[in-house]
This record gives sequence, structure tokens and C-alpha cells, in this order.
Amino acid sequence: MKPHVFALVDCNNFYVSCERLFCAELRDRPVIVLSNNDGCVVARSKEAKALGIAMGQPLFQCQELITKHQVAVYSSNYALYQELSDRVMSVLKRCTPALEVYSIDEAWLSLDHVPYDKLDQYAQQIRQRVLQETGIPVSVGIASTKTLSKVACELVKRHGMFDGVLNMLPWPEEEVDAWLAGIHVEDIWGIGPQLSKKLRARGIYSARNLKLANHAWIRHYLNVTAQRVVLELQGVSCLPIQIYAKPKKGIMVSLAFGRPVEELGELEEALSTYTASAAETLRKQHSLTSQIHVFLQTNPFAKHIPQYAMSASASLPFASAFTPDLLDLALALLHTIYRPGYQYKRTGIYLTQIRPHYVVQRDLFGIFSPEAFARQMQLMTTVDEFNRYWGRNTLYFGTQAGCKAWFMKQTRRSQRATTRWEEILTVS
DNA sequence: CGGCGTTAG
DNA sequence: TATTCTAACGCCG
Repeated sequence: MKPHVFALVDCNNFYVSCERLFCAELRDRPVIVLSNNDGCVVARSKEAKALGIAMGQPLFQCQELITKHQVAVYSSNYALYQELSDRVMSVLKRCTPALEVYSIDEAWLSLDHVPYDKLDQYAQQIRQRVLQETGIPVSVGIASTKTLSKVACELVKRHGMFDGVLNMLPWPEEEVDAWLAGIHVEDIWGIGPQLSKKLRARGIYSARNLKLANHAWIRHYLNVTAQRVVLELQGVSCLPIQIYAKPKKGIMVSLAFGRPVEELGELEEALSTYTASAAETLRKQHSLTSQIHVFLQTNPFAKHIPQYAMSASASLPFASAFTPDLLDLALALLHTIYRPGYQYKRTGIYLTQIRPHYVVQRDLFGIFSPEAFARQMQLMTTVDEFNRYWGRNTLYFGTQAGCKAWFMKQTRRSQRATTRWEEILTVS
């Protein structure tokens, strides 16, 4: 049987590339993008990496480097990144019969349909198309398993060679192994810090070592995930391409505040906003929830202030995606856990017990009304369509209203040039 | 089955 | 002064 051909397409420094699209002078400068609340660094340009700015580093720790080297600093602009990601994925969709969107900046493509000797050329065409149609540069790794295509992509980025595409398929086994020897175990997809520690304790330091490790030992002392990684390194594909996004089994919305919040009223406003957003996500995947968890927390890093963290859960009488139902329950839960006198840093909601909305509801006491349910769903569909057309939060529920003084800090966000008319790029 | 730990981006 | 957010899965009791 012919082995499968996996291509991993990975956008280069994706968030930075997005920012550069709308600001030409960022081209050769060091650029970083921050997490929510401008907390820590979540994306770095090549130049910023070279300066030694680390992934996940708190902003205040690299302030000196930023000033010294005039690093361009951006708050995260997810509206922009998601829109550009969608554009990249739609180009990729046209390049393969089987696309798996793995993350905002990565996708797997099956290239089973491409003749073996045309793979490199085809991958170059993919890169050029994406660049031409979206402006985003990408790297491509090609191999017989997902894990090896990750390795290939990593080698492209690490060595800045291969012209953006690395196809490992034609390589003899010894050549693959030679390159695997240069990859540390902790840099393999699926091997995190804990597994690395155990592997290193057994003298397994490189991807090559792991590929040749003893199966029985791996299974017994580690886990089945690690065993799959070993097989995948050997060229035995265990992880197929998943074309359809599985509906989420849990939906969480939780954001840290831009400043400490003490008032119940502000917490209600924030939680209502998060709940409406979670409900929207729920409806988008055609699901209902029947269990709600609400949580509340002070800032665990602020050792000097009194700490409090609490959560509460409750079940809905019947599964729902009707925002007012979820709001009622979420706010009631918030009231049970709220204690005055604390400086809260975060609240959030987590929806679980999620199931498809077409599964017919059985109700022991006859309280559930299919007619009312249908009316509610219709109302929410209207709200969602309205908001999709006129912009997020054009229509919203009363408890969300307020001045949003708690909203996250975003002092350096670029224009939402692709999703807001009033922020469109102007050329003068 | 729930809680915990690990990993990912 | 300052430290992201979301989701899945495996293991264990």
C-alpha cells in the first residue's frame, strides 16, 4: 500500500506577519505581539527572537530590550488575525481534498493526489498562492506522518534553507535519522517538559534516540501518546487528517480584567458578556448545554492582597442555547460565590454537558415546551445573524450593558482593518 | 465517571 | 505596577 503524504503548512510568525501587512515600515524591524491585557509576549519576529525576547515572557521583563532596540510592540488583534487566518485556510482548501485546520496559523493537507516527483513543485505553488492572495509567508513540511511533517517544517524554519519547503519523503532512512539526531526530544510535537525529563533520565535525548527506543519500555513507563510519537517518527502514521471540526465538549470564556474589580455590578456586566459569547459559540456549532460553571478569582500573583477563588456549578432544567436562560443561571451562580471586599482579577464561565441541538429532549414532568424552544432558537438565530452582519455586539442583552471599565488593557492594538469599516486602511 | 496532570498553540 | 486563553486526552482511583 502506498503511504500517505502529509503536508504541514505553518504561517511564519503569524501574528507579526499580520501586523506587517498593514504597516510596511515593520518589514525589517523587530516586532512582538502581546497576549490579552498586554501581559506577555506571544509572537516574535525573527529579529525579536534574535534579541533574546522569549515566548511567554512578561512584558515588563523585556522592557529594557524593547527600548534599546526600538522593538515595535502590538496588543493582540484577534479580529484581524482570525480574518487573515480564514483567508489563508480558504486558499489551502483549494489545494487539497483533505484539509485539517489545526490552529489559527497551521493546517495539514493530504497530498496523496500529487505525483511523487511533483511534490516539491506543488508545495512551492501553495506557498506562492498563499503569499500572493493573502500576503502571509508560510513554510511547508512534507513527510509520511504528521509528526515527521512537523519535524520537516521545524527544520525549514530553524535552518532558513530549503526555500520554505522541505520534503523528507525521498530521503533514505539514514538521512532522516541524521536530521532527527539534531532535534531535542522536548522539541518533538507531543513531547512536553514532563515526558522529556523521563526520557532524558533514560538517556533518550534526541528524536533519533526516541525513534529507536524500546517499545515495551515506552508503553509501560510512559503512555500511549508517547508510543504513538515513536511510531510516527518511524514513519508509521497513527494520526489521520481530521477534515471536520469536532464540536467542542466544553466551552470556556474567561478573561482577566484590565484593572482590579470589586463591585458586583461590574462582575455581572463582565460575566454577562462572557456568557453571551459562550452561548454564541455554542449555537455556532449547533449544540445545547445543560451544565454551567462560574468562577471568580483575585490576582494570584499579587501576594500582598487578600486572596479568594471560588467556583460554582449548576444544571439547567433542560439543555439550552438560549442566552437569557444561561444568563439567569450564570448570574445566580455568581451571586452565590461573590464576597465583597476582594479585588477580583477574573471571572469566567464554562459550559459543559454539551450535545447536538437536534437530539430530542425528553422531559419527565412535561415542563419543556417544544414550541417555546423553537421560538427561542429562532430569536437567537436572528440575533446572531444581525450581529454577524452589523458587527459583534450590535444587539446584546441588558445585563451586558455598562461602561466596560473592566475590559482588558489593549494600549497598542492596530486597526481592525479587515473587519471594521471605520478602521479600514487609509492611504494618503 | 470525576479529578488531575500533561500537552498544544 | 506588570505574569494569556482555550481545549483535548490519558491515567488513576
